Amino acid sequence: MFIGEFKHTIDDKGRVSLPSKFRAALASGCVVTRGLDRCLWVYPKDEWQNLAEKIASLPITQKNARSFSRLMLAGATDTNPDRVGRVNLPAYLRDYADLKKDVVVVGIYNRIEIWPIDSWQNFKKEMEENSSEVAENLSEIGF
Amino acid sequence: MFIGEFKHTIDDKGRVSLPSKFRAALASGCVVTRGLDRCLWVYPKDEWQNLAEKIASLPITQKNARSFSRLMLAGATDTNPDRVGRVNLPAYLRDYADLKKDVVVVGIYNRIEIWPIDSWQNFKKEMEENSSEVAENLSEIGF
DNA sequence: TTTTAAATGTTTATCGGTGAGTTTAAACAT
DNA sequence: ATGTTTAAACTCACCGATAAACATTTAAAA
Repeated sequence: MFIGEFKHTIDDKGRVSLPSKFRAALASGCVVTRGLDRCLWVYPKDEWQNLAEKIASLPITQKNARSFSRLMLAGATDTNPDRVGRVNLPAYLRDYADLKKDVVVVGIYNRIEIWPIDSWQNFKKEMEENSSEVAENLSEIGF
Repeated sequence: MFIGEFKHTIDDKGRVSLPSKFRAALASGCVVTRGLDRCLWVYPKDEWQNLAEKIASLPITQKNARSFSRLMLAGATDTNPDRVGRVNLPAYLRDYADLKKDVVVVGIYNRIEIWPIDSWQNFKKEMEENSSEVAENLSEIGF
């Protein structure tokens, strides 16, 4: 599905064009929301549905669950790309991820992530340096 | 169902207009009640029914259960949005959540929350800072 | 060099939110 | 029981924001 790393820009109306390779999968609608690690996540409609239901079924009596629901669900906005493949990013989402003009759009199989270019560089650098340890930890959660 | 974050205002008659995307689901009636974390919760009639039954079935012998029932059920008021999508918020509910003029209306899938704008900002800030830990903890409850 | 596609910029029109005004109903007092 | 006052609910209309449509420029491919 979505793979790769692309440099894009946000225009002064808050629109970002998504890679043309990704557009077919988003044509029938997509949902943008706050992601973890201060980036935005973009899901195709059907993928989103699964995730949203999973989140919504968390117990409202747990504080963590409420917080997470608010992060992901209250942060979500469903939109349709315009006919040249751009999606609108509401101000509150741009604020959350600190997105200015230059951004990086990356494909992570079933979701797309949008990062500010500089924090993406930092993230990559850090990850490359620690990749071995990161990988070791994965075995603990059954990879 | 309900997702997104919207800035709205309460007029001098104590009415708040709900986002137009939400209206269809509330047209046949809704229930407003005290929510956890000092905000108001708005449920569509049928969703409310599920919740109310669940609460009502709690053991009356448990003090916490009685308190929670009183918070949620005694505070509830069912109303119908007017034809431009506004609902009346009784004074005691506005007091509970400390709602003045500027509020934020958020969609959390099967419920709607109404927050004072400033406490929503605070909540978000705190949550964004701790999002990783919050997310890690969710795995403990099977997410 | 020509043609096509993608990216960027601009305009326009529709929709949604808010405020104000009007009517209806309810409560109280005469 | 009737009249008066108050408050709640509904309707209308304006203004602003947002997003869809259009147009132009740039880049890439044939």
